[in-house]
Formats: sequence, C-alpha cells, structure tokens
Amino acid sequence: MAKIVSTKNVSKKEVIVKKAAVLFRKKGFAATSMRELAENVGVEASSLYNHIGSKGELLQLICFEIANDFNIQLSEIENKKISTVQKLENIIRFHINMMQDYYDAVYVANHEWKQLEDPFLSNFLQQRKLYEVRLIELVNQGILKKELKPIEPSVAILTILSAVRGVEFWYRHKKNNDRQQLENNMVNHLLYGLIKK
Amino acid sequence: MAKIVSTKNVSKKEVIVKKAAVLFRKKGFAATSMRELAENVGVEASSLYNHIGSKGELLQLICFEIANDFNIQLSEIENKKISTVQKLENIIRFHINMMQDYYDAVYVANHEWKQLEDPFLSNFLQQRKLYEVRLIELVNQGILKKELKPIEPSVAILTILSAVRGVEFWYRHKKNNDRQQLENNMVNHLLYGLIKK
DNA sequence: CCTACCGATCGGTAGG
DNA sequence: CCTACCGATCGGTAGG
Repeated sequence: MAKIVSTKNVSKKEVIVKKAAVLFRKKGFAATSMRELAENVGVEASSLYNHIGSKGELLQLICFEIANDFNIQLSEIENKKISTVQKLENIIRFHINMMQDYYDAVYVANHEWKQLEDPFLSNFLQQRKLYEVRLIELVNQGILKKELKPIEPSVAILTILSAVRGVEFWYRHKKNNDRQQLENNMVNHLLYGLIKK
Repeated sequence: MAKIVSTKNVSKKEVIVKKAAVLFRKKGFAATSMRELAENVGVEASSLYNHIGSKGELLQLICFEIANDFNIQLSEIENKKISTVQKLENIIRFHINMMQDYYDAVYVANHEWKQLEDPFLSNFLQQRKLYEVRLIELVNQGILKKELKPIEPSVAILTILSAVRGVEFWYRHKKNNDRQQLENNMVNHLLYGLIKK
C-alpha cells in the first residue's frame, strides 16, 4: 500500500534529532542518557537504534547542519553588492536570528561540539576556523576601504562572534516583541559603540 | 614530628581542585571520571575521597570561588571615584584578565555551572543575576549622566559580558605579547565601535 | 593511601 | 517496536 497521506511531514529520525537537541542543550551531551531521550520520544531506548546509529551520530547531525547553515549564508552575504559595513551588519543580524530561530541546535553546536569524536571533531573545528578566516578577511577589506578603523581584525571578529553568541542568555526572557530591539541595539553597539560624542 | 618545612604551600585538596578544573574544562564535568582525575593527581580514585566529599563538591568549589572574585572586584570598581565610562572600562579589562589568569576555572564556571545541583544551582544563578543587575544599573547611570548613548542597558551589558567571555577562544593562541593588544582592542571596540567616522 | 568491591547506570545488541 | 540482556564504566564505600 502506497504511503499517500502523512499527517506530519517529518520522519521519526527528525523527531529524535530535534528532541536530542533540546536535551543536549538542557543537560549537556554526556549527561543525557539514551533512555531519557527515548522517554521523550515515546519509545524504548533500544528502538532508537532503528533510526540512528549511535548517540554520537545525533550530536554530529546537529552540529554539522548548523555549521552548514552558517557557511551557506556567509557565502550569500559575501557575494552581495553592498558595503563592508552593510555585510557585517547582515552577518550580525543573521547570527542573532539563527540563535533565536534554532536555539537548541545552535546552542548545542556552540557548547557540545567538544564531545564530537574524530574525524568529526577535526572536521568541525576546521570549518569553524575557515568561517572565522573569511570574516577576518571581510574586516580587513573594510579597513583597506577606510570604512572601518584600523583595528586588529581578529579581535574585532572575536568580539562580534562572542557578543552574538550571548543572545542565548537573552532567549530566557522569551519576549518576542523585544526581539527587534535586541537586534538593533546590538548591531548599533558593535558597529558604533556605546559612548555619546 | 612537627611539620616545619613544606616545599609547596598548597594542600592536596587544592591540587585536586586545580586538576579538576583543567579536566572539567577540557572534557566537561559529566564526561570527566573520578578515576581519570585520580590518575592526573597521582593516586587511586578512592583516595580522592579523603580530601573531598564528592565529584559535585569539586564543581561547587570552582564555580563559587570565581563568582566570589567577580563580586568583590565589582564592588571595588563601583566605589571608585571615576566616570561611568572608566568604570565600564575597568570591568571589561578585569573580565579579560580573569579569563586569561584563571582560564580553567572561569571557563568551568561559565560552561559547567549547569551541572550544579540545588541548592547550589539556584544560589549560583541568583548571584549571576544580581551581578548583571548591578552592571545594568551602572549603564543606566552612564546614560543619565549623558556619558553614554540612550541605549537599552540590558542589551549593552549582554553584549559586553558575552564579548569578554569570548576571550576563552583567544586563549588558544597563547601569545602573551598579544595580550595587551587584545585587551585594548576589545575595550575600544566595545566602547567606541568599529566604524571610522 | 590502597585493595577490593558495591549497586546503579550507561550505550548498545540479539532476537523476535 | 519490544523484551531481555551484555560488558563496561560510573561514583562512592568498607576496611585496613
């Protein structure tokens, strides 16, 4: 009999990965047991293994999907015909929105990647390093074009990436009407500073 | 026989806590076993319990000592007779230096506090919340005195605290001569922004 | 500080 | 998808 109708267009595997992201965020990868995950999914622990290969695979799926999203978006922004400052602004806004739209997965990719095993760990770190290098190059261009102050580009990127990561703390407030205000305030702070002149 | 001479003025307990901080940072609290810690200290796992009560106690000692250091320093800065901008600058510099001087412990307090158990978890979160409130009030004063732009104080503090936390990534470079440059660049970025005017 | 050991829990498999 | 179960490892204790 053909599978024509499906009430939910998500596979069981997707459900498992999503629930895993929530638990890994809340308790950490190592402190989350497969039995606990199974309970959240609504099956016995052994049944999980009909859909996934191992606990580690869950972490890989989460981390690499997020890494991929960021890489794709950065490529798009790089190719836009806008100023460096506008590119930086786009990137900052994208990070803030990713943090809010895919909170669990981004949080896990930020905090639990350390529990990946090789070769996945090396691969992940390599991707992250490359991502940073591309951002640093962007800042470099901004300095050359005299759009930006002659700062140390790697520190500027460190500051920006760290700051937007902090949105994970903001998430606790859950006030969605504050969302645009958060975004605008942070962009303004990171680009124009805090001091009244 | 009296203990007159001691080559190292640190108790065994302090050694254990210090080694624990390194391991908790590298592998996470849950993924670090007491047997592994024992091996690093140079004793059997069971012997650790002559100096400490439990694995959880190690995490508590690390997290609360760091929390205490930050609270004390903030009080000192609050009482100084300097401008709000200078106070903020002092705080930023203090955070950056703490991150570099007590890397393992600060990292653990930042990442592994979640594994604390009540009542320690609640206590820790309460202290952190209060710390943030004091910083927000400081920014508020700066706005009232027209030293700072009329921004949303809680977002400004979120941005600053997140940015300085990011120094943990910088630590990987380990170039100590870059240290002052990192500090100056980040202070400048967070206070005056990135844009050339 | 060690040896010896406890019950609990872990990730994962076999077989149906 | 479940029952039943595996070996490994966990945090921690008893006793010396």
